[in-house]
Amino acid sequence: MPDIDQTDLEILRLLQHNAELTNKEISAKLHKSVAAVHERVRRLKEQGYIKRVVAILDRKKIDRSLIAFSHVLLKDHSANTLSSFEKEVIRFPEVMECFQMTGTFDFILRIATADMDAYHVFYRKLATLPNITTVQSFFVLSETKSDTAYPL
Amino acid sequence: MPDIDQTDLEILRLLQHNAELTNKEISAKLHKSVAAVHERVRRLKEQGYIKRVVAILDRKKIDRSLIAFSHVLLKDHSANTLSSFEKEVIRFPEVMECFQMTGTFDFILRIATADMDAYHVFYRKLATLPNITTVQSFFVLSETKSDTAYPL
DNA sequence: TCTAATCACCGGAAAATTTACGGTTTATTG
DNA sequence: CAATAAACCGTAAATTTTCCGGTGATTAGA
Repeated sequence: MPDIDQTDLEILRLLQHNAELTNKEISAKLHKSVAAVHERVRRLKEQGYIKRVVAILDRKKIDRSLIAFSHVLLKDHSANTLSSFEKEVIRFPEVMECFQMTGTFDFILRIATADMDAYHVFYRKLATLPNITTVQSFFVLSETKSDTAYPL
Repeated sequence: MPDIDQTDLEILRLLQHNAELTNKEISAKLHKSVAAVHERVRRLKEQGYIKRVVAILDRKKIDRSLIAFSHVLLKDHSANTLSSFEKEVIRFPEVMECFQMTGTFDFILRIATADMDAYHVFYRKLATLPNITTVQSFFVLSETKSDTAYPL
């Protein structure tokens, strides 16, 4: 597995925070030519280090003021129960993320809705899924830090 | 307030999933001119609907195989205790996100590390912060869904 | 050691995209 | 219903991306 060097890491660092940087701007920071940077970025995408490039929206401006974490406990842990829960839960548009977890509950969901009413609607939809024992909901009071970039 | 129409929503929808789309590609999908799309995207950025454009990395390829959620309970909830905890916790590179929460604990942290050893190192650093009562750690077994895009 | 192969790099040119601009249509408003 | 503003369009200029041939450094094998 051909590894990546310090220059690649620096490119990833930059693009994680601002993918609108031009190759010219990057090349200036790294003291390399535009062509060299271009080839490296191309490779980092091709090899899958960069999965995709996305726009991050201001969620309050698009009416997603409420974020909740929901802890879900299932009745049992048969392959069937687990996979059918997963298949159903990813269909809910309110579910931004879903992780199967170790510990005292089975899944953590991150839910984004307009407000508590909308969360309530979601909650009742979720609770109708089969094999769910409990759903515990926790609500975000304030966002202290929210980062998509890994330190490198 | 919503000086944003259906066309703008469609643009946001597209760019949330792939911000590498050219204005030409977008204009083809929306049956508008390149110039019209360009002006709308410019406005959506200027007005803050699009906060930023970032590269999403494959965390396993950059050695962040372990994701944990840590629930933190503080000793008290004085303004001082809260704000000094927040100020300290955002400095840890392992902390990708930090939310103050309602409920039986005060903060949820999302932690990304290479492995359990690295999490342990983080845990011991975190535990030395003043005014922390308990830290409960939950580990991700598998990622069922992970999305940065809000449905619009 | 020498030679061949590979790799990252470079500058420059071609292709494509972004950005700026003037003018037209469409929508809003007094 | 005229005046004004807003959204749109095509074109052209500026900039960026992408392609290409060639150079020097590094490595592997003869």
